[in-house]
Amino acid sequence: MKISQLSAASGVSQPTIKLYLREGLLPPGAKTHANQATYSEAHVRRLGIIRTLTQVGGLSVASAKTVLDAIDSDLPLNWTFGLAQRAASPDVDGTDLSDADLARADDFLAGLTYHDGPGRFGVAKTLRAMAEAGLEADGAWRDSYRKAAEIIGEADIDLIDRREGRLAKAETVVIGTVLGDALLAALRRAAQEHFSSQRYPSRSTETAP
Amino acid sequence: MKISQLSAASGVSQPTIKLYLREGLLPPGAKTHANQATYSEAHVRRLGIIRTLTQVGGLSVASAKTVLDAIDSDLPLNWTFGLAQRAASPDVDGTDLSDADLARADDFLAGLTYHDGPGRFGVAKTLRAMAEAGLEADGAWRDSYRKAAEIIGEADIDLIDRREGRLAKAETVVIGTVLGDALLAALRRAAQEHFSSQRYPSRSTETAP
DNA sequence: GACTATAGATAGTTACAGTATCCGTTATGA
DNA sequence: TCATAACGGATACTGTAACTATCTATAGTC
Repeated sequence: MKISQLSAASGVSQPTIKLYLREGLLPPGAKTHANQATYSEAHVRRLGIIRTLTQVGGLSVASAKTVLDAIDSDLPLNWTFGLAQRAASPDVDGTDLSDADLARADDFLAGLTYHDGPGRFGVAKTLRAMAEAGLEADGAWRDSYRKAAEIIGEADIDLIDRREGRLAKAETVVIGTVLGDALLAALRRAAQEHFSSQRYPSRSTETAP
Repeated sequence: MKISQLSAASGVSQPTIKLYLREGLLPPGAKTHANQATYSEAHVRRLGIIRTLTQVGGLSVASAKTVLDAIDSDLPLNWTFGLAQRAASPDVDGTDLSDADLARADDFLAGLTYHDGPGRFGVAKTLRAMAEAGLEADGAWRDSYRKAAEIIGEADIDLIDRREGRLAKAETVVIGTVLGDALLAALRRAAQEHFSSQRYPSRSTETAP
């Protein structure tokens, strides 16, 4: 398969494929000559994953590369998990978080063991932003969110457990981490519509432009 | 309050404040002369919301303006909801979705009434991406996600119900829609860490760089 | 043997968010 | 009062990220 066919098969333009080759997201094709190479079905599949991560998951090309490298490597699964989480949650580090911010997060996370990482820091950062924006979340709302997160987190780990082999697990970790966020956000919108239209029946016909 | 004080009080640089004034995200100050104006505490608060939407919520300046306009307007709350959902979920429309894509989404959403909108379309788009990426989600995982989404969606609507007055409701809708996604993603990471470390105790010490 | 396609390099484009500079005017304080 | 600083507003610039276009020499094809 030549680059033109790879482009046609994947729906990605030739210059963009060359970009991904340059950046190392896509492995080079098998060289037949100094300036000729052939590509395989694996390249088509890889391009699909790249587009998924960047278009649906919103990852930058650089983040996508980090995550793809983690799939290919033989790092322990834990690391892959951490890398995927980090790639999918940009600029979440502990700096600029006060003790009070972290205490608020730890309070919210009651019942969950936590570690320094995107989870704890992200919760702290978001709760602080909510407080600053004047949205105080009451106990019932918080309990619902924590309960929902527990259900999801366990389901995610179960799903990975059910996979056979390191590669399958790693791919599930990466795709699941990135697309799970998108799916959850979309499901949340659907659920909001559902309960909103139950209580305010006009919503089903009145829709924003 | 002059622009320098507004800048100091909000932590936003003067040129950026001028940018938001130009783009209409921030209402102009009260003119005292042809080239003098004073700003109020409301401007500080407004700047906080703008930064929250753009920095934490990841909204573009243009999307943030749409959403802020919805808060200020006297549109029905339903519309504000739809606008906020749309702003927080970029390029989610029904085009390029096949009947099969929608059927898969509707199957997933079983039990929830759904309408055309970011929820249904986003679910369809994400599930298609998962299928293309070779991540088939089994029934247990799907049930968990739907259950979690129901809990969250209902909690969101309850929270809005408890607010008094249109403005408070509208602000809750907007902030909640945008920051709720971020909070949920962070909680999900924390929960994943929790269950992951329960099953693979090494995770607590082995962390990706 | 004319013509297209190729790999690889280099340069250009677009979109966006933020920054810097300039202008004439207004405020301030020694 | 008058020099200096700050102002509002307009314009232009910077940086970044993701593509996209063009070029060159070579290889495959009809």
